[in-house]
Amino acid sequence: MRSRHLAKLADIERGLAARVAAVGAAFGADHAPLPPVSLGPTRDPAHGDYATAVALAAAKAWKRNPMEIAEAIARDGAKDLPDIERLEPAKPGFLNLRMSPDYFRDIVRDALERGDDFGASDALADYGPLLIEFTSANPTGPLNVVQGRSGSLGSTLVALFRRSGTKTESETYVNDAGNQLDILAESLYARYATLCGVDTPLPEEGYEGEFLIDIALALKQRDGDRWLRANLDERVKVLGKFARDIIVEGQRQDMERFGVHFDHWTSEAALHDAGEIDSVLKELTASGHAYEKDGALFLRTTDFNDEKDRVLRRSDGRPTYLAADAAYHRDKLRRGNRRLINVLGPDHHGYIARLNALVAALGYPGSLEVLLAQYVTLKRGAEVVKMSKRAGNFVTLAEVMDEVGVDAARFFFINRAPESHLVFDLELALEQSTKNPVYYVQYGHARIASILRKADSDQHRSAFERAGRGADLAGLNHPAEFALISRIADFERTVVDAAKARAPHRLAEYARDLATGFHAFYTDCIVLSDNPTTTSARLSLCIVAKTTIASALKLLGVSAPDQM
RNA sequence: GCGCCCAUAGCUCAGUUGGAUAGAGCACCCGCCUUCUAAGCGGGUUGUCCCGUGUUCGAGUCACGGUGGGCGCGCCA
Repeated sequence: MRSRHLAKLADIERGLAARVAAVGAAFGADHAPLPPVSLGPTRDPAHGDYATAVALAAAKAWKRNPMEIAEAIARDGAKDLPDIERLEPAKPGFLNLRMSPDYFRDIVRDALERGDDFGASDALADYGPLLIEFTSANPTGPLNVVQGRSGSLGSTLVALFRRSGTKTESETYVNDAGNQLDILAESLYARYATLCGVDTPLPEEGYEGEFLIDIALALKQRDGDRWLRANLDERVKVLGKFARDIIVEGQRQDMERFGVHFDHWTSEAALHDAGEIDSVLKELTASGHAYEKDGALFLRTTDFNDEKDRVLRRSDGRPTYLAADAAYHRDKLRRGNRRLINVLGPDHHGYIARLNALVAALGYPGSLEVLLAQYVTLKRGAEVVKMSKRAGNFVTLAEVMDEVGVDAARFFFINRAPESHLVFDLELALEQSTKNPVYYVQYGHARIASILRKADSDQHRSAFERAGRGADLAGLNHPAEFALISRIADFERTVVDAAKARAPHRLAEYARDLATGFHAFYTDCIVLSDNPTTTSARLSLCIVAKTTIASALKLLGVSAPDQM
């Protein structure tokens, strides 16, 4: 199950590999290793459609002139190599391939036949089951922009793996245990008590965000002023849970609106309640990876390349965050996931070594991979927006969605490599919204939709109907048509490569490139004309271009409108 | 002090794991709408790829040493 032309390319690679072997033997270099032949797209169309540097690689191993090798490989030209129009050596030792028109036409046929499935493959089917955890948050306020970034990153990664055949699930972890939740409860209490007429200052390190006032109002409405008289323990417990539930629900709604859906929401508190923490600490002690010292329980992470051992249970008996993570990661692995990917915030990179050591100690070495979603600097024009969650003056993901829209926000976040810092200028995103790259891609889709609407008329209906079957693909001859097809052909490879490299931004780049191909085709080639064969052929191309743009946008979590 | 990330055009950023004259968008200049959406297309201008050394046929990419910026180094999460 993959694009037909990729199978053809693999055949060509095998054919070329045989020639490489023959040339190697002729050069008396058959004892030296044969370099693998891998065809890649050319940067410059003047070089052809695909190229390989195999002769350059062979030159190294064989100690021969690379150009001499390339010429020997290309001596018989395209003989016995299907779909190739021209095979020629070039400058330092490249082999350039020019594909035949039928090769491109067949890509359109393949895409027509596969419909929405075009670009899907089982290339990474052996990779799973895979669980990707991202945007795990403290339930202490609305989601911020970094969480938006990790949300778009994680969800697109999930989509890319699924499209590549990997069994993949998405998950987020709610840090609803520990003292930040206690601080949240007491912050809520201060707001609540003040509303009830008893002026109460926020606690030290309390959360100043206005969202807590709304929650306090809801609490007062439900329970009146009874919590003014409750004892501290019960108050913290009940108010903490009250705030937690509302905030988590708000985060869930933000994520859904942002096009991010989690298959699992795992609660840290639930792991505590189920006794999972005690259980995992026992397991780690029994396996010899944890030991007592100074009244505390340590995990011997230094056995697995950490710089020092880490505390699991404090000397006062309370478990650390790492202990909860031990229970949590054991749970994720016991569910049958062979690989785990965690997308963490940028301030957590000091935690990576310890997490890797942890899963190794649990008996699953190498099963975890941690990705970092880097910082987002928010700007309004030249001014940098300073943000602090405690101070409550941060810009939320919801506000960004309100301001620039879901599509623009998602595209903007995904448009850059995860590990590079991102500057998000809200003013620019607003002022230049019509020049935002996301509109450029969507506009391409809308233009095609418009053509297809017009094609469904008395004048063109028969051509439209033939186009759906790919009846007139021989009518494709224009360079702009082949250039567009060539980009469509790259879809599956781009998806697989982006998943392998954990680089969803490549898909955004691809979508822009694909749209460029269409816009150029649109300018050069009139689709609906009085020539029924050309009309039908170009409509076929429009249909697959539209499907491909829509598929790419869907993977990015961006809508593909039929009208703009 | 130790560790991780980053440094590419005026700005924001790509650069597909070492390949052909280093690319895109924005900005700026010049052209293109009597036929399917001009939110578009074509052309032009812009580089000490932070610096240095090394590895080799070949380095923005790899190694080592620096410089500058961000972050982390807790019995916090």
